[in-house]
Amino acid sequence: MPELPEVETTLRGIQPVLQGHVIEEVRVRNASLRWPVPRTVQKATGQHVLGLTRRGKYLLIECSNGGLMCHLGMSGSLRICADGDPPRRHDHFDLVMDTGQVVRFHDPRRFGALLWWDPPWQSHELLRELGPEPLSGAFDGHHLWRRARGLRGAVKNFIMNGKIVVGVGNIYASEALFMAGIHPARSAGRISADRYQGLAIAIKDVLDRAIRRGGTTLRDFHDSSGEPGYFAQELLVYDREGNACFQCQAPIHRKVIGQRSSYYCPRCQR
DNA sequence: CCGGACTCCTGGGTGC
DNA sequence: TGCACCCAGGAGTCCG
Repeated sequence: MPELPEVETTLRGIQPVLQGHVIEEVRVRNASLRWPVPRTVQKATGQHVLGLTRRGKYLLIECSNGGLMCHLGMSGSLRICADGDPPRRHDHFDLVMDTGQVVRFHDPRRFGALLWWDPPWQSHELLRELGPEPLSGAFDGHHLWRRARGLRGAVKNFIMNGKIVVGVGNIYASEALFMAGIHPARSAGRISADRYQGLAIAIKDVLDRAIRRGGTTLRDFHDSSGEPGYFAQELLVYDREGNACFQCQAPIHRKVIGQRSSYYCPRCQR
């Protein structure tokens, strides 16, 4: 479920509960997530949380001796609750704070993760080779154009590849490509520098607006307070197969690219 | 190196 | 109601 805006929304929600407080207990109810939750996560016990960072779709909870790394996968969410609130089905771990507040991880599909990193987090093998943050100055059209030289795969897969740029998932890839007028199946290496400039701007714009709306709730995304995100109302193509393009009225198409549904306007996107 | 297929899971929706 | 089937917001891994 969650792409960059949903992870960022989650981070902002749990930040005040964690930052500056002590993790009293890391209570793992079900360690069988994407990777088995390692015993090393107990290094967080008794530690002050210095701050929270997001790197792509990974949430980093920084302590003085390292930190926790959490990924929400397809169906994960973090909710704030009180110690003593009975866990529901699929509530796999809790971060119990000294304040009595709890950050609780819920994930039916268990594609999410909880890991420990030793400092510096930048050298963790899951993070080391990640591309730039899309909302940073390090990301622009020139970066995309340069990295696309010689590539023949679909541009949609290209921008969803975390080694190229992080945080762009299936929804926002479709949206940004529509905004830039680029067909999702076009070869990444056969797009001009100018069009990549437009695509980079579209990616920044759609992610920024989605964050301001609290993310996209299609089925089950909820923020740390249990609130849905409101960006679904602003989606231009995603999940709109057969509906009229807002620009030209032609029906929106759906096509599977890289084993994922892609939505686009066959007239506006080339 | 690149690209595509497969994989890990559960649950919701649909059609018969 | 039951059941089979399809689909789902991620992304590491493997294979050609």
